[in-house]
Amino acid sequence: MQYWSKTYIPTLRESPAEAEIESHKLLLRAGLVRKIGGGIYAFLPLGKRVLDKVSQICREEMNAAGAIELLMPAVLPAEQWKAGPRWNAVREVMYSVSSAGADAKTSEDPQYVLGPTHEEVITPLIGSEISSYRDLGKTFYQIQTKYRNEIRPRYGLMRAREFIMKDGYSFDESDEKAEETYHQMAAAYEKFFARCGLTFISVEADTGIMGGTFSHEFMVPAEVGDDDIVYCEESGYAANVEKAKSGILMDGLAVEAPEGDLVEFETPGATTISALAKEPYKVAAAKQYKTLLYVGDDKLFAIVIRGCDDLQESKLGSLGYEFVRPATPDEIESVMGAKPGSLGVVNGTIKRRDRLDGVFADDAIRLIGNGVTGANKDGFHVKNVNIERDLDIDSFGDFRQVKPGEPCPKSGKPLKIARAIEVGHIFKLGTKFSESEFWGAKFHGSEKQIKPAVMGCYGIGVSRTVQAVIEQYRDEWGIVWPWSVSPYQVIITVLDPGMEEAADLAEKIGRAAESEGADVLVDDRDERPGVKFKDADLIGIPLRVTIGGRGLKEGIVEVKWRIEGDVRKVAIDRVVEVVTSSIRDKNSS
RNA sequence: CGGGGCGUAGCUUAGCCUGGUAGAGCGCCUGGUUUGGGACCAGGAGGUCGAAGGUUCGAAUCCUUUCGCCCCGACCA
Repeated sequence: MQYWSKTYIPTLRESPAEAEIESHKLLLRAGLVRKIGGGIYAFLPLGKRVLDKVSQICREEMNAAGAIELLMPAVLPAEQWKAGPRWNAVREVMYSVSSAGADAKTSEDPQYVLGPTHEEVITPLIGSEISSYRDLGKTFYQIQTKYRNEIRPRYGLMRAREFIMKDGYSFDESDEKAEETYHQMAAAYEKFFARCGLTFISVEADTGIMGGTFSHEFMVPAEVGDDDIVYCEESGYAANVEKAKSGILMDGLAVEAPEGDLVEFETPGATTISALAKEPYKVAAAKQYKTLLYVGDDKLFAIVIRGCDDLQESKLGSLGYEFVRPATPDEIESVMGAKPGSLGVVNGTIKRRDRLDGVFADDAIRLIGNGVTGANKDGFHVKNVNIERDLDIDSFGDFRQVKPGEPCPKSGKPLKIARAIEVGHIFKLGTKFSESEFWGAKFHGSEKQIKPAVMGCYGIGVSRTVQAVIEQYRDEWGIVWPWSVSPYQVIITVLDPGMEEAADLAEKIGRAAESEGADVLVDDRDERPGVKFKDADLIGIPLRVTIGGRGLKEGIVEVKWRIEGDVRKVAIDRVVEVVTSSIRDKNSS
């Protein structure tokens, strides 16, 4: 039982200017966190309690799924990362640390880094321990502060430079077992987010720099989310837009026969899809082949998509390059022979085809027959272009971004798109890390051969989850905590704290509530009732018991749920029972 | 890193354009009156106007530089 006067809950009537979105404002107003620097926050006592609740639920679900908790350091030797498979890709998000002294390394060549995640640490750690397949089938996890030099921290805890994450790593002897573990973890994640009260959806996701074979993200739908998810209510299909496919190709491929030979025509000044779609050319965007040039690991390659489509850059990851960036106009002209706006991949028109590492086309261009594309000659395009006959394409793939309303690849019904907050992400990693020759995790298999462990990794943004809950549970008055993660379940608002009878009753009710497992906050401040009610609503405690001098005279106290408007008057001799049974109901549901 | 915006008391802000000794509300302290949804009266404390440099008799205000923060884009739990 905590007394408000003894703890520290600095509520604010107005929102600090630094906060833009509601959940961030409430984090500050309810006295849960304070900003220390950009993307760096201190958890005040109330915020720490929520963090602990969420962490504890996470711990329980991880343990229930058979995972084992450990704790790794956050300060890590840079050497270990340099030996890993993704040093170049991750170093820009890592903070470097150098020890003081004459031989301290510069940030160009750091001696230590702060851990943004721990594959590079746990793989050699476990790898050096495990030598037999009999020791595999283990999943380790930790709940720890992570450091990422976010390019742009924002929205409070939503994207912070320092944040709390549950990260887990599984080691299995075979692909099948790894997949089983993956599904177990996915199930544990569902339980965890459900227990936090969140409405969420799990979606197929891009693996990004993590690599690996497949992955799912756990998304909380919210206007303020950073991600777009594509989903179909009919079939249950759901994917991050970075990964999502649509069923437009089910409509069929182009069947038009070539209408005639290729014809080059003059298009002075028309260097965009929309310019060609207008007079005098009138070529629909869906009939144009759009050619984009990218550089992957210093090699140029071309991507061809429909004029009406947008490239989804994440999908370029399937091409196997480590770094991908758009080519510069100079690079483009030197290889293609024309500036952007007149590019195409018609046979024989590319100036230096030998310098193109590849020409990749989106599957959807198969819907185009007798289309138009650039002639690789500034101010000229070509018409009657047909894929089989005319285009110099190495391979096809899925590179376009899905648009809302397109058919679901499973049901054919229109796809929807929504913003969401990513609160969890699980990956089946495979052997990307474990097969490292420097520090992999290899073991003796049952058939005497040495094999790398098949890994998975599983992340939950714990501090982000706290904010996602607020984003989902709030009203015009403040936070409306779900029972499970509320910093306190019961608040006893004592309107006349100086009155001995009131104070005694508060203690009696509080003790009874605690004995049922609830956390109790007693507002014993010498404040006016209005202030106390406003604060109780703001910090969002689910169950409020109000003890006032007026009620005591009538022999009653009031019981009110935060989510409801109704106040229940309860006789003093029944209040303990009412409160304890309410708590029992909540705890058992 | 590109584009935009903002830095004035613990919080919200006025003043800046058109230079002339910094103002309010909330919060805080003291006293009093109050006491069921952010009370009222009286008194009080609290500001190197983000920092540095410049222009000027004089700079919160004009100029330059710099730092910090927020928002939009690419990145992520």
